[in-house]
Amino acid sequence: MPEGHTVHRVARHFRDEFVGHKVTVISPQGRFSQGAQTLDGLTIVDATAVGKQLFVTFEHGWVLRVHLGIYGAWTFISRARHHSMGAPRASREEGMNESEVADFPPEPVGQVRVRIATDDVVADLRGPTACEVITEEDAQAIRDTLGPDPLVHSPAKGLKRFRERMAGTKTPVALALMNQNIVAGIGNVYRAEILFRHRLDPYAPANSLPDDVIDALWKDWTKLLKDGVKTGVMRTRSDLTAAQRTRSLRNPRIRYYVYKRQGKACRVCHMPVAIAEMASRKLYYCPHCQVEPVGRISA
DNA sequence: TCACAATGAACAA
DNA sequence: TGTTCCTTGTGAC
Repeated sequence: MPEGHTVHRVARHFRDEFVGHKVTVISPQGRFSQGAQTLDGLTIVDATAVGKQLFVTFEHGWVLRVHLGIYGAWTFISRARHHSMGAPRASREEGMNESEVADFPPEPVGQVRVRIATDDVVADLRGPTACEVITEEDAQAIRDTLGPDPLVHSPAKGLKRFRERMAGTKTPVALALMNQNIVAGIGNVYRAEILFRHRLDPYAPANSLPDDVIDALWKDWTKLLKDGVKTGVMRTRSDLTAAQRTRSLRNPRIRYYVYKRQGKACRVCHMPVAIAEMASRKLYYCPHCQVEPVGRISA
């Protein structure tokens, strides 16, 4: 699933391959037929990401807003390449052989909500939580509501907004980091990993964190996001050698401190990593490294 | 074959 | 807090 880094990569891909091109837009699945009709034949003028939201701007002021949710994914197919961005689609990413790519454009496979195509490239969208045509004004309203994104807002402005919104809630920091209106782009993986990197108790109220911790969180998220956009991979460990770090691009097993590592030895203290349910999402953390020595009274 | 998980969020109550 | 939606791959039978 697609956390913020993925959506920024998708936006960049749209800028590289689609901006300035007149495109055909169809909905093979049929669930976006009306929107497709509105956009079909128009030229794409821009594509940007804010957090997990993708905004593809067409001429005449129409904006295609896409949110991948948990399952959504874009598949890009050109005459030369084929790759996916979004929820894991392992077998697909490796799939295509030359003869299939040579057959261009290919028949849509599965539930393709929308296909956007130039003469050379096809973008297929499957399983999004949101896919709608809105006006530029609507898009701006959404951007204003969202928390700061380090790749959209300046460091000063982003941090200011992050500070304000964290100070405004006593919700557990683990929930606050997932709240897209407090900070945009962090999902369940980055959330768990960032909390560990700062040895923070997931249950600590957001507004109880000292200023220097808030600042460090923002700086760290900025750094992690940039690396994620560059590599396409959520690499969150700072205790690896350069060689291991490179290996972690391909090997998810060594990629994280705590995410999906419940019961395994903490990379730092070797005590078992814990898992908990928070707002019906899984929360991974190390009780020994992250929770106050006195311990938290579990509900 | 089938239940279920998965990097998410809107909505009702 | 609980329910619902979206899609696909996996792993248990």
